[in-house]
Amino acid sequence: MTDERRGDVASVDSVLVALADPTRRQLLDLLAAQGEATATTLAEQLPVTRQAVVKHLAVLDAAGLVSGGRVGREVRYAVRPAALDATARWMAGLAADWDRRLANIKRIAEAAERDTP
Amino acid sequence: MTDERRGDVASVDSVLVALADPTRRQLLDLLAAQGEATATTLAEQLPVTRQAVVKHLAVLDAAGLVSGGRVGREVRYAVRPAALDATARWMAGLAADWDRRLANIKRIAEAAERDTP
DNA sequence: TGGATGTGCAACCCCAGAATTGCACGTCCA
DNA sequence: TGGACGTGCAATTCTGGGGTTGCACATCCA
Repeated sequence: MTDERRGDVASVDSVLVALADPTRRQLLDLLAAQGEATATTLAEQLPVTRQAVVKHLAVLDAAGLVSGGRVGREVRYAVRPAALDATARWMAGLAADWDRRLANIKRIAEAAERDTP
Repeated sequence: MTDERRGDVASVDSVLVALADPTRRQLLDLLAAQGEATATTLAEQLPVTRQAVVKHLAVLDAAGLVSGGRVGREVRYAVRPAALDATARWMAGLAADWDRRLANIKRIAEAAERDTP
């Protein structure tokens, strides 16, 4: 986690970087399927060490994609949809913007073609 | 480009990896703003070499985010919204799925609490 | 034709980050 | 209380990818 308050929607950048790694996406899948899980439990279901899982969870936490809470001697993590949803909206908006621009350029090109046939 | 046909929507993985790099996102912004551009032109607007831009464009092309066409001695690239849009939908679906699961888990937890008050 | 301009290819450097190992510290419970 | 279990921290290794340089090849145009 960075210095931002817990619960804030992290930047799009950190979410994209977090999602770019296949092991982290697998972790998210496992967490989504099980609701809650510890780093030790998750490591047993993956071909990596617990320490690797811990580091990945830290990245996911910094991106706001998961959050962990201590229960006794163990730390249970769960998935947080908000950051993912925000990034999805960002991407959809970007795609729409590209579409707009492309349509505009096409329109201008056709107008120019009419002027010089 | 890989061996997939031009125009195919590449896998979500390649799109996420492509978008994870800030320089590549900048390239996409420039391309979207200018409609069409060559690697040489783009390199002049960024603090990196043309070769670096070429490699980034190759990654973006493999992800289906841009496409390049030869015009005389130059290669002009343009943005392709389809892959981005598809990935946005994938993310939105995933976020919805997480929401569903979390709601379900909460429901079960409350039911269990009612049984043992 | 020859120079200017734009691409393509190959070798190389460098470092962030993915992963491991080893050990110390806190927590539960028989 | 002591052992088992879970976590935290630090040092280390090593590969992939971002970036560069240098040169060869293709294309335009005066």
